[in-house]
Amino acid sequence: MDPLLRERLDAFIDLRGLRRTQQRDSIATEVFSKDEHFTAEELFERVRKSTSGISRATVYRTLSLLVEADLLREIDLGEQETTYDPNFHDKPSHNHLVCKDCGKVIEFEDSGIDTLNDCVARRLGFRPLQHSLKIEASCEQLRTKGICPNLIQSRLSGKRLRKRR
Amino acid sequence: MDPLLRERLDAFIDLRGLRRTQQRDSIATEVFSKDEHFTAEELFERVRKSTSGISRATVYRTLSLLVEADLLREIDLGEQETTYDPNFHDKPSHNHLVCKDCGKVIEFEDSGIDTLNDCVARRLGFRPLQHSLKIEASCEQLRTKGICPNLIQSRLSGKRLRKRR
DNA sequence: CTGATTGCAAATGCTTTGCACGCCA
DNA sequence: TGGCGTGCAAAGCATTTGCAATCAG
Repeated sequence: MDPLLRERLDAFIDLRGLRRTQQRDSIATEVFSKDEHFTAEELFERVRKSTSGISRATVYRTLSLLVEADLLREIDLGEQETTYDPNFHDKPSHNHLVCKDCGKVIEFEDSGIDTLNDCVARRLGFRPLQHSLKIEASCEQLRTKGICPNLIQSRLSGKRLRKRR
Repeated sequence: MDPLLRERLDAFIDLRGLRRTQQRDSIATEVFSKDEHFTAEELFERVRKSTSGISRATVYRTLSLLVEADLLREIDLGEQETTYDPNFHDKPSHNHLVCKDCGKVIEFEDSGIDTLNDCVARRLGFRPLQHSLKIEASCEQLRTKGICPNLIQSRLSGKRLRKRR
């Protein structure tokens, strides 16, 4: 876990008069061990493998904690389960593009978007704090060549495609 | 209900071989009778007042139908209940700004944002289909003058503020 | 010590579903 | 008439919570 993240977490814990526990430590470590998005249940499975005896409830409670500390962010990918994104520390204002062909999620940063959001918000009389932008798109290669590299990739990696409501 | 909307709904019903029922009619009429966002439960209450004997299940089923027909859109305002936005027919690519001081939601359109999203998506090798942008912000007037016109307005109208997770 | 934290299981709350009846086409 | 649509209540599911035991500071 990035020392800067650890520091921020420690600061938050001190600020709120909370306590450092083995469970919180294991969970936080697992959360930031990959840059992949995950659900509470997925994280619970990961945590359970590395450390035994951590309950689902504690995973949920710790996730809320990390979100409140602004170290972790809930994002909306259109699923019913809440999805968490651990990459906002590295890329504080990144956006998401979701391919509707394969469900693949691509993160990207764009200073133009940041600037525009800032302007729009101010014009409306507000001070922007943060934004979330999701672009849904179809794969251009799949459309023109009939081949979607992401589709193949997602099949190979066995990822589930997005659920429909 | 806007005749254009009615037409689109009828077309969808025909296309899918569905049936026109009194319940679907009442619910669709209620959905598009205001431009306000709403939850399934809120709509159920509204429908129940205008027409008797419509069940919650039918409200849920009809909402899914309208979403599939792309006449209605689910939006993420950070609540746990799904929020529906009936205004995408009039403003196909509008965005949302949410004031964290009063919870007020402002809809706005911006062609600059549309263009930028389009460019970004194409640069990444995709064909953009739709986007959702939410800007969270604080009220500039509240910050500088200590008065938030929206806050007062929302108090007067008795609107509930946003729930915290 | 003392209050924060945890695990467990029960409870919650939104949404979906199975089934029998009713109604559109 | 043939199914699609509906109402009702039960079920599903993700998430939260009450409580007693445990642990950090």
